[in-house]
Formats: sequence, structure tokens, C-alpha cells
Amino acid sequence: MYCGDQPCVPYGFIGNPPTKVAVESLGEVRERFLRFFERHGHTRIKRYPVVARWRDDVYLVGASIYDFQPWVTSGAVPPPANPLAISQPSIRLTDVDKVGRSGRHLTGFEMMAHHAFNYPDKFIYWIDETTEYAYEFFTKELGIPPHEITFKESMWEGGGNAGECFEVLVRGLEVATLVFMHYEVKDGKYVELPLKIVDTGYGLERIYWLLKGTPTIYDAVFGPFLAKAREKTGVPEPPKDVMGKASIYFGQMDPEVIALEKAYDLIAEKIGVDPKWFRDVVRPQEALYVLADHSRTVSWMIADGVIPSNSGAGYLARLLIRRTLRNMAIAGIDVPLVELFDMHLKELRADYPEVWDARSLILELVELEEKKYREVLKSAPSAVKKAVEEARRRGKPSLDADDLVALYDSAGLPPEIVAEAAKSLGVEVKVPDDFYSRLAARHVKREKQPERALVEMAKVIDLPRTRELFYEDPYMRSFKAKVLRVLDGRYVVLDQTAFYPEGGGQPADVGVLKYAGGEAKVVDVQRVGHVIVHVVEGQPPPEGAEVVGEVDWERRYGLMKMHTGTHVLIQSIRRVLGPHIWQAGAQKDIPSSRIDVTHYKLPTPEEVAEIERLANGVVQADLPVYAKVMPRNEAEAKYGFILYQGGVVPAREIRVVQIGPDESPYDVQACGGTHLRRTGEIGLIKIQKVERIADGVVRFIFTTGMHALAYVQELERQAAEAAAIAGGSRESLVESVKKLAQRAEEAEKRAKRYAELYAAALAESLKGEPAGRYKLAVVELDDEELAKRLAQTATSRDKDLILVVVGGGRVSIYTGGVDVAPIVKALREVGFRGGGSKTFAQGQYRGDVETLKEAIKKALT
RNA sequence: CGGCCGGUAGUCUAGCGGAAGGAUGCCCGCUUGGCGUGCGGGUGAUCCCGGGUUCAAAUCCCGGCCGGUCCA
Repeated sequence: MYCGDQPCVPYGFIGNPPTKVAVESLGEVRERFLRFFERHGHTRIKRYPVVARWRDDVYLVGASIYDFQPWVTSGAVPPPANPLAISQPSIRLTDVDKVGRSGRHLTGFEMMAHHAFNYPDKFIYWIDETTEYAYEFFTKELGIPPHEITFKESMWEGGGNAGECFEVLVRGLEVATLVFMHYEVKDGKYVELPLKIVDTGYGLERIYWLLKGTPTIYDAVFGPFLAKAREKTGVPEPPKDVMGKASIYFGQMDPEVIALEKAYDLIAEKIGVDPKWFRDVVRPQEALYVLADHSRTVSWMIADGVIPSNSGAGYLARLLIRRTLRNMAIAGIDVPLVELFDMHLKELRADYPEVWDARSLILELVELEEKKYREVLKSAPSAVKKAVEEARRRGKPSLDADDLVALYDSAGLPPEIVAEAAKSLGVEVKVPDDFYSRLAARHVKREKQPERALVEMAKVIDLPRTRELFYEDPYMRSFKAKVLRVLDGRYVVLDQTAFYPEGGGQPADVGVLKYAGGEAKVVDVQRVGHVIVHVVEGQPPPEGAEVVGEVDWERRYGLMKMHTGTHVLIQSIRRVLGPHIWQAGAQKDIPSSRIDVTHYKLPTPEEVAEIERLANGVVQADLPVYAKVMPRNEAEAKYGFILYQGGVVPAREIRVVQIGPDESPYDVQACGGTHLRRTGEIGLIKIQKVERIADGVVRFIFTTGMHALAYVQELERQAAEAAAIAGGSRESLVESVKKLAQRAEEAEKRAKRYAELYAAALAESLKGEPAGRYKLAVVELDDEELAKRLAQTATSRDKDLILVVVGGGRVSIYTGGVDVAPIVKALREVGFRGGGSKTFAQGQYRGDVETLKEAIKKALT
């Protein structure tokens, strides 16, 4: 079968590009592509961030179509333009192990694309035009001879959708995929969709590589950076033919790439060079390639708001940084990563100016991550030593695969590092080829529990949309409404309501529903599809009844202060700590609320104070707060993705909450919550606590309004109480506490000194009676500390002494060397319950002292 | 969100059911012309918190807090 791709066909363009058209840079190819499609009626769209904040199913954008999922692809929202062309930076970590090795894999790439969205009433174009565009672009724009281009038909499936597709290949390299998405996959069957989408993807880097014909894609894309990095690290330029051939063969043995050592030998053999020489040449090259690829991807991520972390999207950034460091370490490259990043950022400046803007943040975070990783690696020798000893205890000569997996999983130590540390302990460790699949087996996927709906959607599907009075007037505290349906005697649906349903981090309102003949407490309110369901306690109103709803206003007004306060606070945090601050979660509550933000260190008390000052300045300025509903595309175009602080907003129209006047707004966010009219109503914003909840995420716990006052009053009360206890005034609280602590310390020291003196005196006056060839002394003392001291002095002075301390129903036996075991045995017979070992025993004894003495004497004779 | 590992003097670390040990740091002597060094002495720990099991818990069990790490 002819497939035209790796591994069937070796690349035919290396050292021999298929065109005479000369391109100078990656940017030129991008520009040619976008201009070409602009000439053919497409609108150019600005790239989206690589962090998919508008989605809750993925962290990163992996293809241009991600930009339009799910709202556009489901038909809910119109595309920003139609047809459109874009070059979308995308990140895929699925092939991360092959990067630097296969010669063609990248974690970050630009997917150039043209998309057409065909609606039943508006047809743009379909298969014929799409293939023609592709053909013309490659032949006319890039000058590739027609016979060099292969279109391979196939079926594409992904994300619940499917459709036919063409893979476009040139000399063994897949340069584009043209997908015609028009099925939904339902229960394994294809269901025709009303919306038919042309989804194309042209690999910018691959096309550039093809045109350049360099040994690897990295040489083409990162050429200038690699040259400088070689100079800096002292890694020499590799022999051209070796790298070219190596990447061809590596490309062909993709599936086995993990079994690296074997792959090296095989390829060296194929090329006809010495395996050891080959390894020494290739390893540092691979490290540089990984560095080049990963540093660009990480820079994109950080510039778009990712902070390296131990969880979430941040972990992916950390993973790439650590992989880079590990590869450099293995290749023996010892240059600070920051310097190499900085070098690369200078090269990236022209193509990605927004990444350049984040330069200082990127460098700071990379430096921090490098430091943290060094700490991890520093733990290697002792962790490995411990593991080796543990293995030996269980009779194993060395570490096995399970031990290596455990070390990686719990301590973050990669097997190569472990092997190296073990070697210096004189232990040979073999790294198994299937290491990474063993690791994967340890992380068996858990099933995601689908959220249980309050009421089945089917039971309310026929009802009209509930009118949302809380949006029309957030200050409405009571309203009249008609009962449309009552389910299970406790779920009430009204035609309209002022009760806010839980959402956007704001909890549901509570209150009462009053009706002729009774009233019911509203304890929870939830959205179910397009209606709002009130969960009631007590006798629910009958269907069809007129009710008066009364919202618990004190609580709700408090929540509104919290919610508007949240917006003021997050913007203030951003202004103080920097533009990398994004909301990572929030919960409004009474009496305290919290916001989690992306930040890489705990803010200092000064920064917190500055944030409070700024936020309360906004409160005092009494700025107006507006909520307006706007089409999604318009809002995104006007404000950018900073809108999505609170997470996914699942609608075609989004509600935008703006604080401050139009000409100079303080903050703008997409938000579905209830807000105040003016910031002055917040009264006071007080941060109560900041804590690090994960690497890269800081939690602010704060309060507003009267709750803030109550908090401050409580602090004041505590200070007054503490001052009273410390015996000073509130003004001198710190001084009196200091004195108190000092006095306590002195008192402890004195007590200890006296205890020593007392123990010495006791030891002096101990009267031992003979017991066999030993001496026995019994002391009544109900202080274990003192007893220990006494025993220490007495038994070290007289090795034949057996000291028995009786007190509080307990008996302790101390000896200066005499084995305590026979004594314990004898004592058990007279009611002693306890035990010990060597020179000490302890236990419970309730009998009289004479019996005890006799028993011990008897045991010793 | 979750799995795994860990939390013992200021710092690092041993002990993993029976009287909390070492290294480093700090203080005081001696050594030296002085610094380093060396030697001797001293100082420093609610064994993360709470509950349980036990005659006895740093140690075993449960819960929490904090840190590390891996995976989504």
C-alpha cells in the first residue's frame, strides 16, 4: 500500500528542496499564506491565546479549530468572520518524547488554517474549492511542482465530530490536512450535522522545513537561535549528513523511539558509524533541539498567562522546563537556562512581540523553575541511597523497574539520574525500555462523575424560559409570580423570579414563597436548562397559584458586595502584582469570600497592603457599575480574553460587567452575577489572609461591608483581651508580649536548673538496699521528667543500681546496665502490666511497694 | 481534582512501639601574632496538629494542616 508518509517513504527533500521559490523566514511563509487566502475572499483573524480559557475540557489550544469550539462549531455563536484565515500557535504534548529526536516533532507549532462554516441557509464553500485552494497555494504561491503533491483521502474523527479528509503530502512529509467536518458521532454512528465546517491545518514549520531542506525541522525553524546556542554551550555543529540520515531513520522507527538505546545502535549501524561516537554526537544535538522547541512553547504559555505549577496547565509548562533541563544535563550542557531563554526571546521578538513584552516575567519564572529543579535533583543521592538500602533489605541486589517508577512518581527523579546516583554507590541500575508505559499504568484513569442534575431536564423542557428579574433589577427583593410546575413536592418553577440561582461562584439566594394558604422556605435555587428551579422546604404552593417571593435581602445584598468587591479586588491585585494575574477560581460567601489567582510567590505584607489601598480607593471613588449584554465576538474584540476571568461563559451573548465609566473603565469582566450600582456601596474591602494553595496559585480570603467591620472589630477585641492578659495596655501590646515571652523562657531555664540540682541531690541521698549482687532503690516521684534526670545521674554513677520510680499508679525501672527482662517477668506475676527492653521498663502497677520490692529481690537472687 | 512520598534543634538527617541520636550552625574556653584550622565544653526539639489503639506512640491506625512529586 502506498501511503506517502513516514514511515513508508523516506523524506526526499533533505538537502534538496522541491521548489525554487526562496523564502527568508518563517514569518514570510505565514504572511504568504494569509495574503493568499485574503486574496481569495478570506478575512484574516488575530491569533487566539494558547491557553483555552473559553473551554473547560482542555488546557491548551491544540489546533486552530479549538478557537471555535464549542460555541461556533455547535452553531450557537456565529464565527468572527466567514470564511476566515488564521495562523494559530498550537501546543501538543502527545509526542513530547519524540521531540528533538524524530527530526520533525514539535510541542509548539503554528497551525495555519482557512475555515468556512456552511449553514443550511448560507453556503460558503466545500470540498472542491478547499482542495483547489490547497493545490494553488502549494504550486503557485510556493512553487512546488504539481507532480510532487499527493492528496491522500482518509477519515477524520475527533472531539465527537467526524468527516472525510485529505492529507497533503510532499516528498514524504505531511504538510497539510483538509478536514470536512459534517458528522456527529453518536453511539458509534455518524449523524449528519446541519453545520458543515471546512477545517484545514497547514503546518507552518513543516512547510518552512520543506522549503529549506535542512536535516531537521529544528535547523530550519530555530536556525539562528541554534547557531547562537551552539556558541554559548560549546556544542559543535554536527556533520550534516549524519543528522539528516539520523532523523530520516528516527522518523521511520517512531513506535520504538522510546527504546532509545536500541534505536541509537540500530541507526548507527544503518548509517555505518560507530555507535558510541554516534551517541556522543547526537545526544547534545537532541538537547539543543529540545531546548529550542520547548523554550518557545514555554514562552508562549507564560506570555498567555500560564504560571508553572504542580497542577493544571501550569504543570505542563513545568514539565517542558524540566524536560529541557534533564536533556541538557544528560548531554553535559551546563549553562543557566535563563541565559538560553533570553537568547531565544531575542530571536522570537519579531514574530511574537507579545511574547517579548512578557520577557522579564518569563525569565524570572524560568530562573525560579531551574532553581526548584536543582533542589529536586539535589535530593537524588540520599533518596537513591535510601531506596537501594530498602531494596537490599528485601533481598534485591539493585533497584528494579518498580523502584524506578516509584522514585520518579514520588520524588520526581528521572531514571537516568537515579542510575547515575546509584552508580556512585556502586550499584548498577538498568533502565527498562518500557519505563514510561509502566509509569502510565500507575496512573489509571478514573471515570469522571457526571454532575447530577437537580431535576431531570425532560421534566421541564416544555416550560417557557424563566424571566430573570434579578438581572432586570438586581435590587428587587420581592416579586409576584405564577407557579408553573411543582416536582416531587419540593421543586418549584415560576414564570419569573428574583431569586438568583447558583452560578459564577455566587451562591443561590434563599428566602420565602408566600401564597394564599401558606408559605414555603426557599433553601436553594438552581438552573436546569432554560428554567430556574426553587428548592423549597415546607408545604409548596399549588401549580397555577400566585405567589409572592421574598429574597433574604441582608444575605443577598451582602453577596452583591462580595461579588462587586471581587471584581474590584482582582483588578487591584493585577495592577499591583502584574499582568500575569488571572483568576484561577473564586467563591463568594458570607461572611468571607475567596479568590484564587495565578502568581508564583506569596505576596508580601506590603503588597497586600498596597492591594487593599488600591481596592478601597476604588470603593471610595464610588465608581458606577454597568452590566451590558453583548454579542460574544464583539465583546472579545473589544476587551480581549481578559474578559474570561470567571471561567467559561456558555452563551452566544455574554453579559459584561464594567466598573467605572466608559472612557476609563477600572475593570471589565464577563459575569453572570448580581452587582451593585456603585462601588461605594461595598463600604470596605479587607483582605483577611493570603495563602499558597498550590505552586503558582495564591488564594486571597477577604470580606466586605459590615462583615469587614465585624472582622476588624473582632481583631480589636482580641488585641484588647491579649493586652489585658499580658498586663499592659493595647498600645503596648507588642512590648508586653515580648516581655512575657522572655520571662517564660527565663522561668523555664530556671526550672530546669532546679530540676537538675534536685535530681543530683536525690541521687546523692539514694539509699540502695542489697538485692542479690545488685543494689535496689525505690523512690516515689510523680514527675517523669525529673525521674529521667534522676535515673541518668544515679545509674551512670552506679552501674549496679536498679532504680524504681513509683508514682501515679505507674512504675518505671531504670538500670545502669542490668538486663531488665527477668525483673519484668517477675513483676508481671504480682500485677505489673507493662514491659520494656534492655535497661528500661515501664508499666502500670497498683499494688503496694513492699510486694514490688520483694518480687524484684527474688528475681535477682 | 486525585494518586504517591514526606513533616524530628536555625538548617540537614538517623531512629519507625520501650530513657529522642548524629552532622552543621551558634556560644565559651584552649590552639594561632591575627584569620582559617584543630581540640575540649556548652547551647539548642510541644518529634506538624487533633483523635484512636496500647501498660507504653516520634514510631501503628483514622482525620486535618503544610510541603514535595507525578498524572489529568
